[in-house]
Amino acid sequence: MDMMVQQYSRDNMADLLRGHDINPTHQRIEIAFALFSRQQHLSADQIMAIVNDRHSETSKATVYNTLNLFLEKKLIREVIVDPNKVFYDPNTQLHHHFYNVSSGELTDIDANGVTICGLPKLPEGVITEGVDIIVRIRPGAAA
Amino acid sequence: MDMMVQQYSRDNMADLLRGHDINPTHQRIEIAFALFSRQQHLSADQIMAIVNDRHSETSKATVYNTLNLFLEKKLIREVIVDPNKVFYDPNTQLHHHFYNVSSGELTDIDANGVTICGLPKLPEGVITEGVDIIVRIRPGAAA
DNA sequence: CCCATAATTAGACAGAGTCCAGATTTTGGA
DNA sequence: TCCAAAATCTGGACTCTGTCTAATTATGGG
Repeated sequence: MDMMVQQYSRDNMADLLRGHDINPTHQRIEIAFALFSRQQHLSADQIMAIVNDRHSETSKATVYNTLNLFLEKKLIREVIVDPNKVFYDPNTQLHHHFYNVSSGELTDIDANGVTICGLPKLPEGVITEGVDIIVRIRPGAAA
Repeated sequence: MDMMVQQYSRDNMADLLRGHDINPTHQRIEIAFALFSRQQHLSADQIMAIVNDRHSETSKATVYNTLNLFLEKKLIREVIVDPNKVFYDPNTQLHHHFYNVSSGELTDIDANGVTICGLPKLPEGVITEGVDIIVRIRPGAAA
């Protein structure tokens, strides 16, 4: 499990990828490392900038392909709060988000201790894929 | 208040708009009518298709300008769940959503009776703009 | 009726993300 | 080791959503 990983390095990225049935290639390791070593919510273009800052070049197509592969294999999660771009989140534990609408900043809310009461029954023939709470915040007078 | 409106017609759209400090023009009335008469979640391109289906032509720029104006004046609300497009929601009452990730269908969840417990305190210097719950669902074996 | 202002328009533009066909790398036999 | 097949990566064209701009067209008060 992810919890066993003390410190994220390029070395244990390969194992992490293999553990999710993903063939660890150079580019995939770099992209995974960008996300996991920072533990931040990053957009595709931020990831591309990080990965291409150092030596190896990674194309836009590969960045998107890789992120979609990671999503499919449930290695990461996407957060949809900004109409302009998707954020990718290395934290797949159940959690929610504060979203600062004026700065665009995303902050995790641990789901431990958060409960939702009174949700209606699901429509027929569907199952829940996930429940997201997004608390939209903006700078303002503190009480 | 909106509750007074028994049936949405182009006629009462003008009053609705004026009530929100919006000058009622032809295009604005058509766009408001498209949303309110259907009480559905529509994307900008769906709205443009509806409005241009009948006689009058409305440009893309006007559709977007108008929707953004409606948002600003709090006549409608935006729902961000699909990475590709924003949905506009004529229901500004507090409510949440089911989002069918395979069909893209959005369904309202009345916020009455729904409570969230255990959310952490807000960070310093910010205020809440809104709290959204999105229940992502997809077709699947019913229990 | 006239004019200032508000609103609308077409089309160019920008940015996110996808697609494709060719090049490159990796892999596993023999 | 060598080779062919499979997997991966790439640039660039493309689509789509949404914005911008400069010019045109309503609109309403005097």
